[in-house]
Amino acid sequence: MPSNVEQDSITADDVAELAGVSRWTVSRAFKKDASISAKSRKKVLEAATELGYAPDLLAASLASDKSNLVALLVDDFANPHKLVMMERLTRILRKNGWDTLLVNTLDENDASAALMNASQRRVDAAVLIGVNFNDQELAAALGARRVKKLIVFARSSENPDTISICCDDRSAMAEITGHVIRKGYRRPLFLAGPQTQSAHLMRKETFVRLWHEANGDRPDFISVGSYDPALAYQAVADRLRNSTADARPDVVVCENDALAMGAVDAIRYELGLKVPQDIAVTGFDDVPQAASPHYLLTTYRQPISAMAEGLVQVLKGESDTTDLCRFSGQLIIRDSA
Amino acid sequence: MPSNVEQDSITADDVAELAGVSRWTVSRAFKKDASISAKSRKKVLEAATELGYAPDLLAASLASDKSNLVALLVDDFANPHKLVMMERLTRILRKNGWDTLLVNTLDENDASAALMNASQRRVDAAVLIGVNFNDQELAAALGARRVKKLIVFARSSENPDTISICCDDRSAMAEITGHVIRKGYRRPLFLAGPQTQSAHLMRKETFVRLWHEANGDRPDFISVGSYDPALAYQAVADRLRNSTADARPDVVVCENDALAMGAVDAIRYELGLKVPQDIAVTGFDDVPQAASPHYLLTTYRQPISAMAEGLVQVLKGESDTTDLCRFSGQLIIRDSA
DNA sequence: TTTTTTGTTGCACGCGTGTGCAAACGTTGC
DNA sequence: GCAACGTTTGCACACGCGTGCAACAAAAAA
Repeated sequence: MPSNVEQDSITADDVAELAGVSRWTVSRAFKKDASISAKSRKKVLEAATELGYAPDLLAASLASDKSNLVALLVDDFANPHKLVMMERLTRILRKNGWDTLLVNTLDENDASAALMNASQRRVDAAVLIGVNFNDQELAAALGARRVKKLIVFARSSENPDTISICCDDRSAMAEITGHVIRKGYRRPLFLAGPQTQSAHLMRKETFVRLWHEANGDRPDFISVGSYDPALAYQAVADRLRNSTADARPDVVVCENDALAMGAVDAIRYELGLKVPQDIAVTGFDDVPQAASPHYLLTTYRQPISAMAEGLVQVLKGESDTTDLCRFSGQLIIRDSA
Repeated sequence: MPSNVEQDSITADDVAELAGVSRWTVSRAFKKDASISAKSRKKVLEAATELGYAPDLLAASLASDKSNLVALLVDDFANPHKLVMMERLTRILRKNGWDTLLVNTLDENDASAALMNASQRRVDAAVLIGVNFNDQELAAALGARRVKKLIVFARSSENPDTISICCDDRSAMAEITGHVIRKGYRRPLFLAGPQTQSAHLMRKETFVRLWHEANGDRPDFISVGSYDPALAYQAVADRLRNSTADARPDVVVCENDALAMGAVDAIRYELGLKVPQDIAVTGFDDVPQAASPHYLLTTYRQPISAMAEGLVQVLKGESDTTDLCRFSGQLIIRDSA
């Protein structure tokens, strides 16, 4: 009965006493590759199990200056692909010993406040998987030693101080462009996301350039303020509502699936046209919904898991950081184009 | 040039020296409602700004036994509603001073390992927004003082030790049921999610009961292993593929939108039938996609933001914990039923 | 002016762990 | 049996800040 007497959290000292060793030996027992005999470790671990002890990660972080914490900054919750990325990243990070701090930067136009916040938790790295990140501010944050490592995930960055882990956008768009050309489409419209950020995706530019090289003309494009299917829907509807059949595009190439889904819906429900017969659509990311019979998007699947493993390498400091922007994914051809 | 000399992180001591006060006064300057004169606080804050100082939350947590950290346990990343919940929760928590630890429990069939993990970070609370949570294990985790507070969000729990913040499922389903009945549907099929958890939603039971009270018969139902549109698609397709027109249901009442979207797609693309003319569909959650012209789901919107504010009250300890399961949302009537 | 009250500040101690070093231990080879 | 070596263990110190209390100053009351 009195066994449960307001027992303050058990510490390594308690385990040490029970195991008959010093507190530091307890510490070693929980550390891989530590200098400790198998016998001692076994004793300690048994005592720890008996007491229900687990090392305090806060104290460990404070003492070691290594938190095993990664901040994930997200500002783009309308894009279903974020759910996929979060799932993969948290899973793979956790498997490798890192916990994830999810930071919503939706309300600030800069990520610096969020970075500051993360730095106060001594995160080992901040991973950006959003849109509204200003390279200058990021650099400033890094310069002030706010965070040890700044990683831009699934997006390239021109900033030399930030590490970027992403697909080779050029070859990815080349695959899409090639497919669009092979399919015989002649009047593409590019649907892009936010254009104001210095770290924005280069897919539009790449597509325009590749198309120009192949066909001589420069495709038209429109852009929306965020990767939100609803915004894409409006933009496409507004753009195409009054265009005649022979003036309208025959394919809408979208920066990602979030936009592509809005585009498909607009074409179908706002314009009453068929995809792909009247207007084809391509996406990027291969979100789960893209495979639904309703969309059947032709899209490009990034190797998120491999990229996440690359992130782990970076965190471990075992990375050359050179090939991190050369991941290559896979063109997924479905019915939409 | 030598200004950037390997400057180890500035601490409160540095600020204290520059401001000409003691370290503890610095500490007070950053604490609301602390006993400190306006003059001192100003001096300290200016010095802090000049040095770029920000309190170390790790050390603060260790010293105060309050981390301002909340663990968010998620095991259900196929459900787009999770994205909404994460956005709202992180936003509102952050606004109130809490950071969010995102824990993916997808790989374990129990949440206890994740809870253990969170407890090692001394989280102030663990918030569950998933499915596969076993009440017994949760209770055990609580009993072992693993986490201070265990909160089940948007889901009711029978466990007396866990705090549940959710809609009044009974009245919510009553609204949906009423709508379905008023619309004149006669042969409902309930599409439910996982049924094995002790903390699962009571929507199926509630619907069946209410329908039985009103019509005398007990509706049929099927269930799928997770809230995944693709699984719902398969389940509905398999169930209805060989049923004759007069034997098939005229409305599919779904436990949430994730399932409803799969149901709509199956009805349209697998069975070639029309929604709602041949078979109507209702959902729950009002995910963003539910409003798209493709689905136009009749559904029920939970007051997520208000519930998140309720969570903040719980964290602050300012809650009666009685009305936390009595939030009421709003029936959203669209074309699908 | 003296006393009381109120407001403000400084300090010893603790939070639970990691690091680097030195001492103790055990082993091998001659 | 001794030296030399590798392995294992203990320890002082540090990590950066909060709590509670005591000391202090300033303002209000006597």
